[in-house]
Amino acid sequence: MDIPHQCQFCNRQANSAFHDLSTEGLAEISQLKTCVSFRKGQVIMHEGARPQGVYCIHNGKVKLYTLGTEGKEQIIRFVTSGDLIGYRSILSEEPISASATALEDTHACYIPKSSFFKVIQDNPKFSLNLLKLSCHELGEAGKMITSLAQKNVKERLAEILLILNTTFGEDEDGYIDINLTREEIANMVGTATESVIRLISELRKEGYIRSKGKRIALEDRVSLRQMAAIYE
Amino acid sequence: MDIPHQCQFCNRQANSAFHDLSTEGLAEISQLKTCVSFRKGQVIMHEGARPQGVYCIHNGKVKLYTLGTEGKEQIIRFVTSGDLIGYRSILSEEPISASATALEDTHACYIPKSSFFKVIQDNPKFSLNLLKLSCHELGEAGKMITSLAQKNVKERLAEILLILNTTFGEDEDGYIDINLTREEIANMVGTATESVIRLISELRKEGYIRSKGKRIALEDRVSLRQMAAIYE
DNA sequence: CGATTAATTGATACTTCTCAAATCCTGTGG
DNA sequence: CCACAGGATTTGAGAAGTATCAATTAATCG
Repeated sequence: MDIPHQCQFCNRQANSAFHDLSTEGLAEISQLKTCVSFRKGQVIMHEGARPQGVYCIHNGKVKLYTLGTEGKEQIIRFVTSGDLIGYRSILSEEPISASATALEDTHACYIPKSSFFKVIQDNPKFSLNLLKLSCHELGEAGKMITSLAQKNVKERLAEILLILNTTFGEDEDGYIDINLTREEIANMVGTATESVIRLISELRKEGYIRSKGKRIALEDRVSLRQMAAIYE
Repeated sequence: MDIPHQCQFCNRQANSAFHDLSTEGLAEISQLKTCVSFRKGQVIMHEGARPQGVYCIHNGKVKLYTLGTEGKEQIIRFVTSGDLIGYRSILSEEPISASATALEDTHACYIPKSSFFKVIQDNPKFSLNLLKLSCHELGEAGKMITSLAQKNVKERLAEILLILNTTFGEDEDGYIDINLTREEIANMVGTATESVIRLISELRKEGYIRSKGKRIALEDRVSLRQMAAIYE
């Protein structure tokens, strides 16, 4: 996988917080960034650490999670092309609140802290984009809190499946294009692995989804949305 | 309650995102802001609305909550002196994600959207503070997600009581200085009112807290922290 | 002082978790 | 290419945790 050395030629830019950075700003980042790769399963950032820079994901899929009691993972969200990792910690001047692990081979650009701050200072628009981004994520987190607190496991599972479908899209056979173990799904929904398994099979029997091994495809989005009580 | 017309003389400033705004910036806000009051129980912002400005709380206490299925409140967090309401929505250009209701009589300054943006544009430092603030809250939200997903009700209750104690402090008798109904506590913990009542009485019998009517005082913080699995 | 709302307690039902056992996959080395 | 080891998935049974409903008592407000 080749990542352009010049950010201005990177097609991921359009989806990223960098999308309306000046040419000078992009050139500046280009000079200071480094390209890095992570293998499937490799830890990119460790909860509690103090990062010295941010990663901009070029391609690949990454999970962000905190470790709860007894070391159980709670997946907070996913990160993919164009997304940033580590900016929250750097900006709030706090240790990293969530670990990041690659779900598949991932390529990214590493931008050192100092350069990141320089770009923020020199580009009010970029700074505003980051602000917009973090505020958006804050809203998403609020929704997740309400779901966890008020919905039952089946409703939350339906919701997560819909979210996964929008985040990762579908492959040619209509399956959600992400490879997660049942345990990882459980760690998102906030339940036991066995419960997820039982409910997935229930949803299958009821005709809302179909599945083949790990792969899951949504069959009846409308009903799933209704079940998850998403009225948007 | 008198709020200074000049923000530079407002003693709430030190705790707020405005804390290192330039004198000119503060003067600018002073000109454009309006003072408003809310009675206990009054709704300040309504979920789904598009706010035309932000409120800076001068004194009083406010709950932020979303309405889940069947109209049940989920309290996301509390807002008090020096905190802002509505900035998330304005910055992310999305409808308000959480309603705000005054828990006691509250005085605030209203800053129209346009002025707010002008101050952001003219004061990179303020913009950076907001960024810092939203990133911090994002971390807090992540913690809440993990708690809800992994801890049982008693552990979450212990956690919430500790949070309330730090957020609102104690009155002269050591009781947490906030007046919440058992239902509101339940709406934070994400459980039924009766469960909260039972567990509060359990914690009392075990000597971790004492209570008098609605009022609750922490007696054994160390054990509560252990129970809530907070190791910070 | 009523009238209303909030808090408490008990009994029961339901949801979800945990543990254990069986089956299915997947990648690896022969 | 096959067999096998180790992990992942599935299923069942029983236990634990919570919610719900109903009835009672306490607190609060005009």
